[in-house]
Amino acid sequence: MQRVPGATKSADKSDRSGVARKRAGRADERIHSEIYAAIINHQIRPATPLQEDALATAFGVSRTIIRKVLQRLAHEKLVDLIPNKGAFVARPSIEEARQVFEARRGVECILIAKLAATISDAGIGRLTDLLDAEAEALTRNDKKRRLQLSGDFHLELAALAGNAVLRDFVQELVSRTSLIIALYESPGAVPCSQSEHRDIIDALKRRDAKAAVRAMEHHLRHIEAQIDLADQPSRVDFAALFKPVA
Amino acid sequence: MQRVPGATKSADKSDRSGVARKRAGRADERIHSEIYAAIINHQIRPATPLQEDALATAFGVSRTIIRKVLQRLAHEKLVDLIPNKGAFVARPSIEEARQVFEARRGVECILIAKLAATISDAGIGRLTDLLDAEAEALTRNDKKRRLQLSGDFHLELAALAGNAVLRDFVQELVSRTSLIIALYESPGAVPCSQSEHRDIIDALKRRDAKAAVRAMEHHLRHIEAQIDLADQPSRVDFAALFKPVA
DNA sequence: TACCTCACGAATGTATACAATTCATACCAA
DNA sequence: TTGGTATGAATTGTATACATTCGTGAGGTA
Repeated sequence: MQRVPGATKSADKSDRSGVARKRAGRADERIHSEIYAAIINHQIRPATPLQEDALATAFGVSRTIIRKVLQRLAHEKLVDLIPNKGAFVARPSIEEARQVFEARRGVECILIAKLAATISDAGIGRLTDLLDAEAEALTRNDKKRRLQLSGDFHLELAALAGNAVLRDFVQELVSRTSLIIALYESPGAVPCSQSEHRDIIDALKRRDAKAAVRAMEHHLRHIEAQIDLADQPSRVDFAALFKPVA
Repeated sequence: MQRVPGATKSADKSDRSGVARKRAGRADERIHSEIYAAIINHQIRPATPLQEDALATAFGVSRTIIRKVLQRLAHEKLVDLIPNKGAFVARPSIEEARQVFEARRGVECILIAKLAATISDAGIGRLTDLLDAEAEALTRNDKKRRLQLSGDFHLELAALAGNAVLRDFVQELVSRTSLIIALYESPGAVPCSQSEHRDIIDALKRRDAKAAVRAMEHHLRHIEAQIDLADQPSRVDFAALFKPVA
């Protein structure tokens, strides 16, 4: 069984004695964002076991810290914590995926409606910058970066709306979506919709709330449609299990 | 300084040797719900320090468990975790309170719209039961129970909508609202709106989505209006501090 | 071969020991 | 008094030791 991926940290603590050693505290913060990023960027697949000891030695801390990080990731629904079994990268079910998308449609449409009424030109500029970066990643065919920037676009939308509560919700939903894509993305999926992000910005520029909501709704439904709606294939290879008696 | 409230558990572990000793596991679950309930029910005021050692001995477990519980409560925004200082019952700011209410209006209106289209008669029955219980608590003038049931009503609405993601969001928002009420409730607040819950149910009965959303929006705005919008009063008694030179 | 049992290894769950930080108090000096 | 510093208790942060659980596989029996 694949144990735990990379995290190629030098495990000995001696390298913390560097000149500007940052002070030991907050190490959990750093470890959390590293694992978080690794999950979001599909560097660790769903259902991968996250073993405490392995992570502890990899990051040069004790299991105490790792457990804290895993608990947080579990609360963020990126990790499943199974009692006495361990932590695993979450494997959202089809039903859960549907609910996440439904929630996104609801919450992000609220946000976009508010934004259409309140967004500043500076805000639109920020969104446009992200769109440009996305376009550039598209020409370079940099899939990882596109996924990243696509998420950032929605995050920035949520941040601009000026409601930290809803922004946090969107952050959770976007990261969970990333897991869903890792699990269910159909092989021949059309690269999603850079033009749809542009449609959203255009509607915001015109301060056209109705159109903005329509564009967002369409965009999210499009993403959802790209997902394989069928039940996930059982990963048991029955053919191999029940070999015909030769 | 008030240390830590009640939790009048016998602190020695010997009482776990009872006949049917339930098996030690999951103690954190129980402790979490006890503290959670104590915060929601206003048995512990905002800003109250939650000392690890005191809680540990009170509940007869080690600080390890308590820390886990506190981290979870912090993630649920009911507790502030200040590094090297400790855990305190959260004291949401006015701005945060506004954002929580805005989020509630958004999320719960989505849910009620969905419910109007999908709710079963059994679902309406569940809501009616809660309403009756609320009415009964009203006649008994049982304020604590009314607050509890009022929250349960919104929780049940969210649960009936069949989206676990949105239900969890509402659960978080409702519990945060409870903290906000503890902090900012104006003294002469009109007991909120049992009739408004009835209006919502009535609209659902008629499967009238528009009316249901209107009723919910009105209800939530009404609750928010009961809150003291002004900045929280400084708790420093200047009059007492600067006594006129007699 | 099929099946049951038991024991061992590996990983998680919990408690405790130790380190680091903060706050308050006391003490001293200007 | 006012300010600064140092000392010490109290509390949180982290690591480690110990307990418990679960899966696996060897070994035995029918």
